[in-house]
Amino acid sequence: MSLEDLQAGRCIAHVDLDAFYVQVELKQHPSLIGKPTAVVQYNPNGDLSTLRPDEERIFNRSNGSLIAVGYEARAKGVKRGMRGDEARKACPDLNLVQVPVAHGKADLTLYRACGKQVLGILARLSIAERASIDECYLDISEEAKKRMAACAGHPPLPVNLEQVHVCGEEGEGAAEAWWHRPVGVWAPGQRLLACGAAVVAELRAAVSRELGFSCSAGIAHNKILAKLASGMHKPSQQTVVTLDCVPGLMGALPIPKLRQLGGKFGEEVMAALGISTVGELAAVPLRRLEAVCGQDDAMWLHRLSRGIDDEEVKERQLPKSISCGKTFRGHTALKDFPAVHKWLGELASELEERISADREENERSPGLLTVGMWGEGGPGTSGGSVSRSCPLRRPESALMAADALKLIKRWAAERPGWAITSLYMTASNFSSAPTGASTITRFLKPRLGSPLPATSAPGQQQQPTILRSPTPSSSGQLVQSASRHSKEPPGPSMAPSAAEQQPEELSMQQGQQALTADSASGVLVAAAALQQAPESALQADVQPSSTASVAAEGVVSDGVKCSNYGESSGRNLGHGDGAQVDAAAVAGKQDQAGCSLDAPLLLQCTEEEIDPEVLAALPADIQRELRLAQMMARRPPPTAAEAPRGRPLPRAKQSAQSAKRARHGRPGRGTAPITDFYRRTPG
DNA sequence: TCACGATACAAA
DNA sequence: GTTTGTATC
Ligand SMILES: Nc1ccn([C@H]2C[C@H](O)[C@@H](COP(=O)(O)OP(=O)(O)OP(=O)(O)O)O2)c(=O)n1
Ligand SMILES: [Mg+2]
Repeated sequence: MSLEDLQAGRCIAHVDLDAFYVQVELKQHPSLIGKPTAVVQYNPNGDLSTLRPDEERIFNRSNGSLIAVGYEARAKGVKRGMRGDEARKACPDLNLVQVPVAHGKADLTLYRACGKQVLGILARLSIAERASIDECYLDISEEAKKRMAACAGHPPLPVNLEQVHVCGEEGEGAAEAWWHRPVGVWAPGQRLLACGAAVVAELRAAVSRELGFSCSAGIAHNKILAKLASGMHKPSQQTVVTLDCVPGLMGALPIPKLRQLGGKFGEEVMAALGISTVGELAAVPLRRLEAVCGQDDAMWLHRLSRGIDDEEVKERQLPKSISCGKTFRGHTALKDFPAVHKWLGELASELEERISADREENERSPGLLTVGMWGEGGPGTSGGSVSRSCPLRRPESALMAADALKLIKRWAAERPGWAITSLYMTASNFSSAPTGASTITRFLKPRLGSPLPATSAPGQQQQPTILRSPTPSSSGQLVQSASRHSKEPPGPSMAPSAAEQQPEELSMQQGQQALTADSASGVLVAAAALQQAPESALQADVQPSSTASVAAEGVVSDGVKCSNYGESSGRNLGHGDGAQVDAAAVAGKQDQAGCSLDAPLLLQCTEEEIDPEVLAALPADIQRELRLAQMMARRPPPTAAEAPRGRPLPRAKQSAQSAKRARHGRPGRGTAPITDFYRRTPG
């Protein structure tokens, strides 16, 4: 692939709905169409009464925070994040629609559903990556190339041309004139983007016609520029950013305007280099960038400052996790267990509803439950955040809430005067939850509940769970990697990870009391899991030693006893900041492995769960696969590797890694000669 | 190179 | 304020 291909070979679109929640609410409340409107979220605190999506929710005197602002209100200076009172000062006739409320918290179901409808249309011609509830990226290179091949050098005019802009060609009729340029002056990349713009104009028209939503879009050769472009003309417009307009566009652009540079990393880079614009960044020699941040980040910045970005559009329309949370600020902070349990119950029941609906729609189910919180200790104790994960076998609210309460109790136990300021629960690690009758899962004892009746879900191919692991899923929604969680059978999943990574306040969990409790509960739950007992791991409690002793007699999997499960449970043995691997912990891990810890997903179906007669009756290759899988499950864990730590440098959280994976070229190759990059065109 | 859990950061 | 994705160690 040539350099031209890398920099100008793709056509990427970023599509962003205009004032999305407001548009959704205008559909619900047509009387507000054309009027200044915003969507507010107020914290109902103790009030559990609901506000349904289909009822009237106009509360013009609300003092809640604005989370979406319509364009009429923006024109009056109303901004996101304002409170109702402040917003009315700027716009006295502002209409406010309250977000639906269920389980005593904001309920975003309506917006998720609308976002999904939009994505369904936008993904008709290409792969699509859901970037947020109202944004996506499309890689329309192939569709654009088709049209380019058919256009005889003259890219087709987009529909709704008055909504179309070309960066650097400002003014009335400028876009049309650009399209009508003579054949000879078009660069190939420009034709590609022009054809892509015609595609995007049609997609936007379809969204408008079929759903009544307006959106804006950017069309460029990569994600970063497409995202930048989509924000250039709003609402209900689209903008093409060609390669040649990059210097003029980005030279004076503030660094924080670029995706991934809007936070601490961007701040640190600007401070370290004493710069503030992308043009200044492009003038910094690569060596100096490397001295200021890591080599990968330096290269990523170097290329980005020239408008180069190879990150691919991922094919993924579904969220990878489902989470819900709630904050309890100031005097509403939770200070007793009944209150905590009540809210965990509310969160868990919302989670259950959403997991259930997601399973019906998408034929998948989550394998990992994470519960977390932010809190403040009493006087003399520390606060901070804590989270713990465990296998999620049966997503039932009572179980999940009970699981979650264990974390809170442990955390609170040594913090007299504790107060919780936020709680959240997340379900993740999805895998397919087949509904058909023709899969191998018929032969297994039920784990996730009884199979659903066979129904088809358009666009989401399914594979029998047990056969899935070597095959990539069609659009990245299902886990492809080895295991959905490592605690299989589930252990005391609230146990600490490597103690040296934990804040001081968690260190008690290394102590004898926690160890004993963990050990007992690990056995307890291991036994329960093999019998499909309802517990999930977080339920392992510190109290019922009698129950534990019942199980202690010998939970065996593959002939390996799991009774010391708790001794290593939750420790991070793989690597880390010089974590010491002690022999006992390794032994414990191997025991867990014997219980199929670290097993690829397909191995979660251990022989214990398959009727031996049925196993014998299975096709030979399936039998082989199962046995191979179990063998791999017994691999010992890797030993810890010391990783020397350098001095702290600014670190990008994401993008440099993406760039690395995309295998871009080396410094100097493919980048324009340099310090005067932004002088090619006056900025 | 991977896997994993807990955490941090960035964004809508 | 309520989410979601992706990074590090
Ligand atoms: N901090 C934020 C930002 C956004 N949103 C929600 C409400 C928005 O309507 C939706 C989309 O976010 P955008 O940033 O795309 O903003 P809008 O779509 O509202 O406006 P724009 O027309 O600028 O895209 O996500 C939110 O809940 N909290
Ligand atoms: Mg938007």
